Amino acid sequence: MKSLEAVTALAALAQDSRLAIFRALVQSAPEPINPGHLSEALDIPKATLSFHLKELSNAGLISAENEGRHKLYRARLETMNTLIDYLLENCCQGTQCPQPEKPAC
Amino acid sequence: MKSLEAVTALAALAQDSRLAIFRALVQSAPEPINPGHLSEALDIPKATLSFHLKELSNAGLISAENEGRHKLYRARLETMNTLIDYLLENCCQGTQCPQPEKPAC
DNA sequence: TAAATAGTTCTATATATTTGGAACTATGAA
DNA sequence: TTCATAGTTCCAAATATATAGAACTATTTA
Repeated sequence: MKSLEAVTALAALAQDSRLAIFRALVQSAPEPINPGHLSEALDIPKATLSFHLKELSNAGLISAENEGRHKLYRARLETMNTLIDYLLENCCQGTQCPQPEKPAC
Repeated sequence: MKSLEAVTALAALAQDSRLAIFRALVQSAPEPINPGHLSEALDIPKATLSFHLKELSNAGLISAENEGRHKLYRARLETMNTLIDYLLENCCQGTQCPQPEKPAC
């Protein structure tokens, strides 16, 4: 992963509505959620939601699939795991970390 | 962890210089690095660096200690681990994830 | 076909962030 | 003391981001 990709992903997550959207998709994974449901559940106007979904898609954190007039959004957990690896790359000079190992997803 | 804390931490990391600073501190952990070294190594003017270090400190991602006229900065890995837990909380409805488990730090 | 529904794009406004020179503070060295 | 060094704070300009109404596109239902 390159720095620009990581910054893009982190910036996508660094906003209240988008963080809520992403976490909702993580929790429902691998089941998708459509914009209508997210708009209602999170109380975000649809134009605003659409903007945020695009940001998350651009960052590779979610994917979209068309199903008739609905759209299905899913969390892309691989990207999240790649990001975490990048953030903690070669942590503690490669020696034993002072933190207990934690499972990601 | 609350949404606001997570957004603050993510926003702190969502910037090129700050991401580089944080990763350098993660890699040197638990050894600290001082601003002078970071300024030179990453080629960031000291006023700009100071601004970024403050953002990372505010977010709880790094800590500072005074040593004479130097300052010692360290990564706070606990915060990073808490953030990761928050992002992936209750992933996949608590069932087996499709991703292999990855160690955080 | 016409009407309803789901989502996206367009747009202008409002808000927040990044930048780095210059001035400032505090410590250590001569 | 006086000078040098390490860092921080102040500031104003440049840049980027978030917001949501209205208009648009595409699909389903009547």
